Amino acid sequence: VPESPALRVVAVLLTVSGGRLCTLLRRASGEAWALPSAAPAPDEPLRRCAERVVEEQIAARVDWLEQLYTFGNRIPQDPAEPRVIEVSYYGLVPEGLVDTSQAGRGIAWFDEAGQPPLAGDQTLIIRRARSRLRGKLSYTGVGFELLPAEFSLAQLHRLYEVILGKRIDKRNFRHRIKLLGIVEATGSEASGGRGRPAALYRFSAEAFQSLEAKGDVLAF
Amino acid sequence: VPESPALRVVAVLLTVSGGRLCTLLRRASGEAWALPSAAPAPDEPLRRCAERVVEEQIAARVDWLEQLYTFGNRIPQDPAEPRVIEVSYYGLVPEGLVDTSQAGRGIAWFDEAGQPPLAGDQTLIIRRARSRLRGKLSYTGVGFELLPAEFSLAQLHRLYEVILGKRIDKRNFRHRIKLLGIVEATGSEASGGRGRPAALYRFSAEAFQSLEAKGDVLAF
DNA sequence: GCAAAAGTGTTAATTGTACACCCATGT
DNA sequence: ACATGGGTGTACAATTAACACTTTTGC
Repeated sequence: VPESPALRVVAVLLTVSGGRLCTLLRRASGEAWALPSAAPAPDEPLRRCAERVVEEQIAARVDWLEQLYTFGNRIPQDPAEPRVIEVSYYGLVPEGLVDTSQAGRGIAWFDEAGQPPLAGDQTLIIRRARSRLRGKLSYTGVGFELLPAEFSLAQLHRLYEVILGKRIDKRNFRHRIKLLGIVEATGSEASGGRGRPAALYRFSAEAFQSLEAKGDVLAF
Repeated sequence: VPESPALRVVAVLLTVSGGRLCTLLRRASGEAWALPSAAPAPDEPLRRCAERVVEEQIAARVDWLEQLYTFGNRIPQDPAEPRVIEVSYYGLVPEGLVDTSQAGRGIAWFDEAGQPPLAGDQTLIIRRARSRLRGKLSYTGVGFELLPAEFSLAQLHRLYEVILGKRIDKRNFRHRIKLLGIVEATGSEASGGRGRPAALYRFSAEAFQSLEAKGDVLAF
């Protein structure tokens, strides 16, 4: 009788940092990097397990987490080993919200180019997460999950350019966002930067919802 | 030590029949209806298992099958029973390609209203499959998977109306389809119907691909 | 000849796209 | 005063949306 397959819940955390879309990896055994993951407890819903992986292994909370895909194609060479089914979730994190600096934490952000070699399906999982985010960016409000609660329109603009990988005209972008009415000015301004201080906005989930109902969309 | 969870691969087959989007169910134990499903063999990729479910339990082949979602939230009341993780796939079938008529086959199509009560997450799985299809219809060529190799533009038109659940202007629809150039006339005509016979077309996958690359889309 | 379904163009409204300069701050 | 990044409007092109009648067949 074959053993039943081992189940793993894998978390792909994404952020935009330094103008690049990055993935969070964790130092696993020895030298190797890996996506954070865990086996769910027998009575633990998959999604809650994904949240737990993020809390325990990254010491962060994500506001947004969604199931990505289930991978189960890798059959182990050694037939004694049970096959691993990986249920993946992807989460979005504003830049700087995960503390990677502390020595010994063993976690770090990697952009696509700088990514170390990963075992099994993990490179595939990351590729799929990035492509899903790209897809969702234009017809949902996910982009805002990658920003802090208050942000400037310039930040939002850069975010869209980075994820979609193309230039978007600044004026058209701002017109669209304002026309849709999905952000509201907070009244405060960013301080400290080099140039003119930016007005800060917050995302209006209610306004976004009513747009979704109408089928309006922020395609660029 | 808790038992590891049981894995099931579940298939949601969809078709458009009689102006409604329908799901294929199978008579399971006794009176109850259920989605076709099976446990994957230890060395069997999940997708292949889904194909096997369709072949063995429905005696059909589907040209199009895609992973839908993995459900694992239902914790059994009896803690001795292992939890079931359901990896679902959804497939599209042209009307009439599955033979449900033979006595004793125990399979039948159900539209959303006529659906019998189903155990566990199955109603949820079906809802998700329908909504995914709706979402994909506008930016991919999946709609054509629900039609036979040769079809009329009127059939295609009705298909879009049924799945999206709204009227689409006939002339605008036909203009768009012809403008995009994703169908080519076969030269033959439908026979037998009541009114004027319809010209038949086939889907041009090549033309569709080149549109996808440009980001053009058949949104209605 | 009539019912039933297929087929066909034009116009107005909306939406998307291209484009260049001034403004407020830190150094 | 200059370098840096933030902020603003308009005109043209492209796309979408609204709209009614003719054609071909089976009965």
